[in-house]
Amino acid sequence: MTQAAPNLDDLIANPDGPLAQFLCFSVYSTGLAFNRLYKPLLDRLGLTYLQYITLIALSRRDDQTVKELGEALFLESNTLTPLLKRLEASDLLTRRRDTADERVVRLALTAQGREVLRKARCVPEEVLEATGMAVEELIALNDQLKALRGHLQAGAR
Amino acid sequence: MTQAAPNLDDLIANPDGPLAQFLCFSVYSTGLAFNRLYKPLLDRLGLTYLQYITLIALSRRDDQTVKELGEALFLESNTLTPLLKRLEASDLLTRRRDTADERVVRLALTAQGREVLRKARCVPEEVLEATGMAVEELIALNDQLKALRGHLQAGAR
DNA sequence: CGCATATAAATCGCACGCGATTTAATCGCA
DNA sequence: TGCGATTAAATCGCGTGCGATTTATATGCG
Repeated sequence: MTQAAPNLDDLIANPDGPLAQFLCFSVYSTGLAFNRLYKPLLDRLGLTYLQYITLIALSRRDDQTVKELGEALFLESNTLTPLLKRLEASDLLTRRRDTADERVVRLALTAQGREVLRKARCVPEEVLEATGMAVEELIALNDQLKALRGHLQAGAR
Repeated sequence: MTQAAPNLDDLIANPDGPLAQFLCFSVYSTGLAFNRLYKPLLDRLGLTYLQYITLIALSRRDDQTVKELGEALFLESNTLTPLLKRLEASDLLTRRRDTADERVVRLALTAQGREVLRKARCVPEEVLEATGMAVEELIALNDQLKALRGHLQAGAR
């Protein structure tokens, strides 16, 4: 640890300071690192990370709408529609117009979609090991990030 | 807080549990939230978030190579080359082959690049406010994320 | 009913990220 | 010196993310 600890000056008064002191960059680059860790694990199943979390989200409840899925994933139809079409083409889910409201598309996992998720059951444990951190620490980190995300969403409005 | 606190079972034995309990997802979605917060601030300068952190990284030292920049940003030439060409086309930086080693491309901000960064000086403070968290908390979170990123990189190898 | 408004999803264009490969230049070692 | 191995950057294809717009349907209010 030759690097000085970040302080208020680094974060506020010194915007051109080391990149490492930008929280946004730590979030960004940790996201890249997670993606790189997941990639080989999910390649075995033919899934991307987004496809993986989409299947998990759908496994929690049948007949979710695109809008509901988007609220769970923090994404909108411009991202989800192409993704869902690819997953439908792979026979992992079905997309059906709601008969009561033809604007709505309802999503459901296929048997094959559930089968892929079953094969993916070992993934979280493998990822957990790779974090190399204590579970309590991960839980605390998770909670802090959720709080931060909430603030950022409020601030972006 | 109606939601039960996540525990070890949720994280390990219950991989199909609520998305919110996946740390990777919190990192992912917080990254999306940061991007959405930055977008209107950086649109004023005609920059994307990646372009913004690239200029900051280059402002720290002149004549960095693409490889060195990649190590700072955790990215490789397949991502950086098109990005750098766009920034060069916007006259924000220059790309020159190293005369001593023609394989290497050296990068330097132009006067206009430094000018854009100068205009961006207020951005970190605006973002900091939007986080709605105490500076000490942000620093702790930053440190934890950097540690996590380090573990993930080691685990992905 | 009739028509403006609102809503859900889809479409389009562009900028990332990245695996895989290619091109060009340098290195290493007999 | 020569030549295979290594390295730096570029290229290519594909899957996200997202702002902006479009299409189709439903709602609300006179």
